[in-house]
Amino acid sequence: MGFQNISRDSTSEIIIQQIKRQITSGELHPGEKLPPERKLVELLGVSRTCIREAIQALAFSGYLKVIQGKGTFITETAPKYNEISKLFSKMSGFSLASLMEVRIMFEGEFARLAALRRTDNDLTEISNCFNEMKNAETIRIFFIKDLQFHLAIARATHNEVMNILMKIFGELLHHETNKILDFTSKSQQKTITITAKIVDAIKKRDSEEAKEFMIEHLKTVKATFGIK
Amino acid sequence: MGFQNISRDSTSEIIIQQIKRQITSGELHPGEKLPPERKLVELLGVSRTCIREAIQALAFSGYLKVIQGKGTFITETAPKYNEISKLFSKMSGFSLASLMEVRIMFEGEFARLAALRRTDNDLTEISNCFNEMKNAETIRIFFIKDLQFHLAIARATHNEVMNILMKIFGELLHHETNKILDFTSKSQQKTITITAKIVDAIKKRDSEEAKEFMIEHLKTVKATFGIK
DNA sequence: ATTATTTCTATGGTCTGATCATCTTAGCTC
DNA sequence: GAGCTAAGATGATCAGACCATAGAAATAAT
Repeated sequence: MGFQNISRDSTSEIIIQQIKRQITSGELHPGEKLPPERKLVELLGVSRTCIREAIQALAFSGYLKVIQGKGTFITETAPKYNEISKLFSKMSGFSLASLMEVRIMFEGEFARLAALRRTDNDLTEISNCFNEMKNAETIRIFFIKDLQFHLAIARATHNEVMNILMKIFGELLHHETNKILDFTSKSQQKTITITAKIVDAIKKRDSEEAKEFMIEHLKTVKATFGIK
Repeated sequence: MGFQNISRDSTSEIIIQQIKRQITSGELHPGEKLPPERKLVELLGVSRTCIREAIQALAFSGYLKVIQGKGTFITETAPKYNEISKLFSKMSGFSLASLMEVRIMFEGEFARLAALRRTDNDLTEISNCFNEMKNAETIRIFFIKDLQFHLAIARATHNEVMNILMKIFGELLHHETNKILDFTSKSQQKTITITAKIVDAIKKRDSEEAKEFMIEHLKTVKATFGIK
């Protein structure tokens, strides 16, 4: 009663947070030199060991660049991709409802852009995926083909960021999808019907219709997950 | 002639790569315990200092979880980080045009949802950020406050995935924004004017207006980047 | 004998001080 | 002034000590 779990961060963790905060608040700006390690010892009142551990961690994540003999500097560039993928992987622990909400939001837009920008080649790939979906012999294969279908649409936007986002969300949602083994053949038929409409809209280059059907489709998927 | 720049990686960097490789190859699997630090000293023939620096870096990046008194463990999500990280690094760098297109798509929707779901507390935070923006003394601070404003809006959606996505895009766009030092006070004034409209719309809970102004705002930003 | 307490051991966390490696700068030589 | 040299600054590595925490083993209490 009334007691809380006391989990003190380690000294290096505190230093990491402190430096990160100073970077994001603008106290330390890109290109600027950090005080030398021995100076930080005085300033922070901790051992060089902890300071070095913090600096190494931030350097590995791309916030700092350390040069022997010169010093440690705030990087000009954004943090390396491993820092960003760390953020992404946090998403794997998030609620399915949040993930699906975001997915509906962006895939509707993907479908719209795909309808506007698709080449003939894109259309062929999308159609092929759809056909393989229809002919899938097991639920598992059906889901895989469905994912490939969505990836093909993302490619057809010709926006590299959207392409990657779709891959990542596919990855994140894949194992969730696999849990649904009571996916009925009725649901499967429904998915095929609406997917056909999406393909058709993209073919006709009717962007609004493509978006509309995609959103309708994903809302069905969401319902299948049992999300209100 | 014929000589190449010899840039030896630091010892901790080598250890980092070695552990990462073992995770990727499956020699070390999620949940498994790493040998204790003192044991690694023997195994690798280096000092504990370097080993600890490597472990701290990997822990900060989310590959390892360190528990005092128990040991160091591979996180369950470590392999997934690697996958996503690889996806990113395949891209030589996203084009600004792609990033901005996705950002406009996202943030319009974020603003819409924020208007619908914001609590009074959210509104306070958003307004505070806006005020700090207005009072910013340098361009750099202005951009930082602007970013914090957008993060506050993402928080107000109460969707954890959107929250993270905004953080990611903030990181990705941060250094681009920093390049624009010829940001005129006229542009700054324009940003403030339209941001005020966004705050107002969120306050009134007018979701469509919030979205509309946000998109208008971001299109201005896009233009500032010199993207057609 | 079972349970509660204490002690020990394993393991990560922190500190100190020394020495090495690399880069920059000041000073010296010509 | 150009080029070389020595000194200083700064990060890299090492060795060894001691602290803090978690879990296991040993011991004491019932």
